Order: sequence, then C-alpha cells, then structure tokens
Amino acid sequence: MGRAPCCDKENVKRGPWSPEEDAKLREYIEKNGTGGNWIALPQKAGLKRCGKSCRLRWLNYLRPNIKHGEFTEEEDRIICTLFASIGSRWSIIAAQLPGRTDNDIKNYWNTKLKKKLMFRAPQSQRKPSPFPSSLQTPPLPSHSLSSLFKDLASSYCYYSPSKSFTRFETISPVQSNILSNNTGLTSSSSLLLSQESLVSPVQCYRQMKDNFLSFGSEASCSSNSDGSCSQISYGREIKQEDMGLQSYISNGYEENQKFMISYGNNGVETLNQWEGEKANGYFEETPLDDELEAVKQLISSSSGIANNACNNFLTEENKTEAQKVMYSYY
DNA sequence: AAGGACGACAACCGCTTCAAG
DNA sequence: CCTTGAAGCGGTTGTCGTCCT
Repeated sequence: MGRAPCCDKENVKRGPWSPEEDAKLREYIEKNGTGGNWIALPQKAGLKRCGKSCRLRWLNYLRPNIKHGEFTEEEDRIICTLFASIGSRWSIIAAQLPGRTDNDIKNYWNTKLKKKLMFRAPQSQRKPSPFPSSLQTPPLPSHSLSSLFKDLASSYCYYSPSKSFTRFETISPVQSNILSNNTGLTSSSSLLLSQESLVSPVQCYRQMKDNFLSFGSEASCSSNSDGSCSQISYGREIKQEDMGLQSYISNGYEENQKFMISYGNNGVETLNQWEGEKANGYFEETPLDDELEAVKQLISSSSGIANNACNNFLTEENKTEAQKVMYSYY
C-alpha cells in the first residue's frame, strides 16, 4: 500500500507564486509561525497550495535574511571546498553560508561554479606557491586515513586566510599515539582549522576558545546553522549527518579518543607563519594537471565525486585527487 | 522581427530520515 | 520493535528572460 499523498493534488495550485500568495504566507508565518505543521498551514493561511510548496517558498524565498544575487569569491571557495569534502550535501553547505539556501547553492553550483571549475586554467599557468616547504603538506603514508586528514588539513588551512587565529592547542600524548598508530602522523604534526571553514559538514569538532577548532577531539558536537556548537556528543553517538567521519570514528577509534590536531613542525610556528602569509591568499596544494583532468572527468560523469562522496565518503582515491584540485582552484 | 538555444532559478517530485504513537 | 506521516533533502523539471543567428 502506497503512502497517501501529502495533499490533494487536484485542488492545489502549482507553479510560480504570485505576490498575493507570498504576502499571505509571510503574514501568516510572521503572525503564527509554522506551527510545526506545514501540511495544515496552507489551509489555515488561506492558500491553495501544498504544504511542501509553502515550506519551500518560505525557506527558499520569503524567510528573513535570505541573500539573493551574486556569490562572492569567499562563498565560491566555501562551496568548492565543502563539495570536495562532503559532496552534494547542499543543506550542510548552505549552513556555512548565512543567508544562502541549499536550493540556491545547488543551482549556483550546477549552472556556474561547476563550469568555472571545469574551465579553470591548468596549474602551469597559475602562480606558484610562495610558501616554504615546511608549510606545504608534509609527506604522509598512502594510508587512507592519512589521505583523509591530509586533504582536510590542506583544505581548511588553505581556505580561510582572512580568519584571525589566536590560539593553538597542541597535541596530547594520547592524541599523539592515536595519530601515530592510525594515521602515520607524528606527535609534532598539527592541523589548523578555522571556524568558518570547518563545521557542520563533519560535525565532529570541538570548538576551542578564540575561534579555534580541533577536529573531533574528545567531545564532538553538532553545529547550528550559525556555526555555534550546541549539542555535545561522543564518538558513536554522533548522528547520521556526520556521515563519513562518523563511520570513520566509529570504526577506526575507540569512543572518546582524541584525534586530529594540527600540521607542521609545531603549532605556534605554523600559526605564526600562517598569520604572516595568510593575507596573500595562498596555501594551495600543487596538483598535477592530470589531476585537474581527473576532477573534470568526475564532474562531468554522472557517477562523479558527489556520488562518491555520498556513497563512500572520503575513501575513494579519485575523490581525494578531486579535492586537491579543488582546493587549489583559487 | 522571429524563433531557437541557452542560462538562471523557482518549483516540484520522490526518496530518506526521524520522531511519535 | 513496528508503523505512520511530516519534515528534510537532493535531483530533476519547468518557466522565463536574454542572446544569437
């Protein structure tokens, strides 16, 4: 037996919303809220629309503080980075872009950003990284976890040059052991993460003081859309939206274990160098041009990185390559 | 000027998730 | 546990405007 339809399709209006309908919906919600029941809302609001349609209209268009129009370069970067990390999970990506809706971002990706990436100049035509080798991604074993962290590190480090970092948490002995045993990283390695670039896509970070985050340390938490941290959870209790990292945490670690902290020789040094260079907007990976070709192929194929990321989060070799290319996009 | 191609984006569809009973 | 139904989500389609021939 199939599910009953959410509304009587014969008697609901479809297609574009008129200004009158918008006004009715806005007025009703501003006065009464959604009441937690979108199905009943259209009738109460005097609209001949499906509840789902009302919800979409409100969330994507009428809701206060919705941002329309051009995406900024910073937003482009966020979208690219997160897409490379988590795939087409637009709602999560949207949560990192205040005022943008998942629909907006999805449309923007499909119509513009994807093409922009596809037609990106090959590396040979881009400016070289000015960073000392110590600041570039250190060599790591070709272990999948290492690749995961390496990629996440390069993306997050790269990608928030405007953020002011003021504090650094060094790795604990416990963390050191875990890193050594599981990722091949040494205790002196550290990972810098900025608040704006890392948050709900993985939702297993711990917010430290002063805009600093460590990744999935003893307490993980889920984030709100404003990036704040409200719900503390541990290891296996992380909810489904944590997806890839959740399964990674569950399978690869004991509960409450700490992991993932920083990169480079030591945190302070890395931080200082970072502070000194961040304004330049560098910090790019240096992929080969054939890697760019790889990501182009992934994008153009129907089973591209989005599907890979969703179906087999952060384990596909080709996605790792795709990430590198995307990170160096700017 | 006509009309076809294309791009942008709003809206819909149908599947999944989740919580309540 | 199981069932049910609302909400959430991502993929797809529809529509409209603009550009090009």
